[in-house]
Amino acid sequence: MLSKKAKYALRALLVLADHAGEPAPVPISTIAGRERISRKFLEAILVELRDSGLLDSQRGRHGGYRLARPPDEISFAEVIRTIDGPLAPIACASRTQFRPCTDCRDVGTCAIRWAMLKARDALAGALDDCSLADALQRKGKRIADRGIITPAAR
Amino acid sequence: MLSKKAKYALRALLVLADHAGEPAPVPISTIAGRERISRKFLEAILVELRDSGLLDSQRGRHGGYRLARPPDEISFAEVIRTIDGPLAPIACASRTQFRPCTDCRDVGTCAIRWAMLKARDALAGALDDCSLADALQRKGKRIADRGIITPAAR
DNA sequence: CGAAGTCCTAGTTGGTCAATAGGAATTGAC
DNA sequence: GTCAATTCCTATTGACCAACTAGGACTTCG
Repeated sequence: MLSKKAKYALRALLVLADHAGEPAPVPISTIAGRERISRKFLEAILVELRDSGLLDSQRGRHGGYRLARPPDEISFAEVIRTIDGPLAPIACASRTQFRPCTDCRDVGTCAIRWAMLKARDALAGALDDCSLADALQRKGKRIADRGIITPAAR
Repeated sequence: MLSKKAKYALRALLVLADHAGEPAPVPISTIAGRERISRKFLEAILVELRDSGLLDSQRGRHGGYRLARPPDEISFAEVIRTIDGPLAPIACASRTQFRPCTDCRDVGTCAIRWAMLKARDALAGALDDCSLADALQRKGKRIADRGIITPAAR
């Protein structure tokens, strides 16, 4: 599950990606206003993104935030990982933050872990392949929707 | 994230898959004992699985549970969906339980939704393709581990 | 009838999410 | 040097939910 926090983070980063290359940093209130996010809450999120090296900040008057790297070098996967933690559905299937699960007999042969590794790799593959620049390019374009799956269709 | 509940459900179903085809149903206490799961908690889980049509139950003496379908016709995706809900990271990207998000300007062109649809499809693809029978076959076999990703490697 | 089982309704407890509050520190403009 | 705009820091709150726990009603077979 994507938390609201991570979603706000992505929205904020997309705004910043829109301003990438400009000399002046973007203040929190601008982002909060444009994306209708609580200013104080957004503040905490941006600090987290800065601490993890995704953003640079500038204090004082005319201060604000800017991307620390160009938009095509920041993936959705990285953003979600820094805010929500590992992408893997379960800690023992994470490749970035592996931790064995206590209730499992043998980590090396556990069938559930095997399936979750498959899931993690699929998910990470999709999200690693998706940068802020990609998303920006899509802005305004209609999603080629393959439709929903109705209960009847199953 | 996979909840403990869903993990227990998978473990329990694998035990039942192991007994598939046998005439006698398997009682909760057998599963709870073998998988070291709290009996009462497991009870609630099995009822949920039964209500969703994955299990059949038999009451009274010599009662218990059995799979409602053969193990190769029950996917990990289906189990996780019934216990934890939609696989999509966000409701507006679910194909089985679509719900538009309130804070999004245009559901048809939202960049975040676009990325989350990609993520959902990747995840669902992996988990739909993974049945109880598949997992059972893997039992005891070592996972071909592609290793963890260290911070240094990024 | 009684033992072995499922079924049903309610708690409880601890933790996490999503904010909110209040102010300290920094910077540029005048 | 002061003021206003900004980031930075710490703490707290309320709601919700995951993960159990408790107690007993009901059903079936020997």
